[in-house]
Amino acid sequence: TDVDDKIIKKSNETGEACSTITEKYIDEFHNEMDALNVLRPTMEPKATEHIDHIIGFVEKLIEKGKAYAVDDGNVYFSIDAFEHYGRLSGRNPEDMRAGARIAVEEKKKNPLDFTLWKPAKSGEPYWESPWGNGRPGWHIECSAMSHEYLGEGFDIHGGGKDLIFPHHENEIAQSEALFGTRFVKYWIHNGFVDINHEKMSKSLGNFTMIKDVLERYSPEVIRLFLLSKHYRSPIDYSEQSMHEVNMGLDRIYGFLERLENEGIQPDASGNGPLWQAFTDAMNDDFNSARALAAVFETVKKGNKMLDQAPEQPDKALISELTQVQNDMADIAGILGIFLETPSAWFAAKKDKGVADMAVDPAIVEALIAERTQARKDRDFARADEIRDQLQQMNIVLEDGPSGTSWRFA
RNA sequence: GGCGGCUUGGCCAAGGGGUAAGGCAACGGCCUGCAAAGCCGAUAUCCCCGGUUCGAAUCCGGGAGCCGCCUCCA
Repeated sequence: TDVDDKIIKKSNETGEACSTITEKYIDEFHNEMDALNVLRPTMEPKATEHIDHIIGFVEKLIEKGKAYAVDDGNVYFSIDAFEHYGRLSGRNPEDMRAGARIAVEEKKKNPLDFTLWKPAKSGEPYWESPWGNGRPGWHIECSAMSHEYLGEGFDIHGGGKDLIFPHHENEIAQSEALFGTRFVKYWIHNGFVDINHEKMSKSLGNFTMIKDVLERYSPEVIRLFLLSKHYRSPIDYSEQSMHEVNMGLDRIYGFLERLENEGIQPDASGNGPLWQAFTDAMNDDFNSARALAAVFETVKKGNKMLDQAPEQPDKALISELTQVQNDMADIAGILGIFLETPSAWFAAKKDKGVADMAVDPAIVEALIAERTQARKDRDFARADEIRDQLQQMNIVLEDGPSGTSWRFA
């Protein structure tokens, strides 16, 4: 929706048009989703561009006796006219009426009836309608727009857990009351991101914005963090979790780097057992945590194979590892993690470390060269001294067959 | 008060009747001049009580703790 009380309030305060305000936030949203590597939706309909369809929807509900207009310009949905009301959220309208904490609005037939169209107060934007100047209620926007683009029913509807009641319940009521067919086959309700075991909220002042997290961690780390727990469960954001996930991703990239160094590249030879395990997990209600476990198991197994591989790996080993590469590449494309080349990944990390720690790479390289010479001369005291010195700069050395590389811890 | 969910090793987290995946951290070992990386190894009876069952973390009942939704708005 791009018209609601908060937007209107802000518009009245700042003098900016509602559309100016919503465009600003829509842009911000797009920027952050793009940064997180979230694909853009095919359609992103706005409520204000579908008012005619919404009005038509409401008119038809009234015709069918599922809704009623009140003389003050309000139109309400009559929940008593929809027998399945409460099915999704497991609520019983009778109980809710009994437990209602609010003063009953006597214009409603049932206190749980909700607004389809509301009259405009002075200073509010409005559209003309058969019930006077006003604007749509929130729930009807979704029923009307989904109908326009997806038809009378569709397969999957997503949303946060908090929207189950009343929003999704109301969408079902509106659409099924009008069309008499099943509205949605599968509901995908995601849990929230908590922060340090508390709900993020303005009153607690514990908001963390995506853009701030992006300054500290790669988008892939954020994605891996979100995938590490089942989507339905709440997930707790903390520095420690992010750090752990970050380390785990390095482990994956480290393995991919080893494969690359062995000249193992993805090809057209098809998928292996990892792919099977991955798809099994994902097909089980998007069990991303289990899918990732399969990835890590393969990393461990692959590392072992590489450890034990002879100088000249045989064809069978190469073919097995190539299959792993194929699986990893396909999984990367689906999860949106380890999409970069390992060298680019580690180079970016190094750049960030250089910037954060204000380190001069030339000095590091010079020290490493000196250490290499010292090691050749078997002057291990000097070599270790240099390594300790670099460690002070948060730099870790790795001596490999092809020389010494460095990274930030 | 109503409805729903959660409680698994130091931390994070799968599993959901047949004897506990995975990640991070720590520890021991291999490798290494020593390290790092990698590998190997050991580490949990699943909040408590009771029940069903040949068998329960998984089912049922009770209890404790935590979380979300339940006016308007979205």
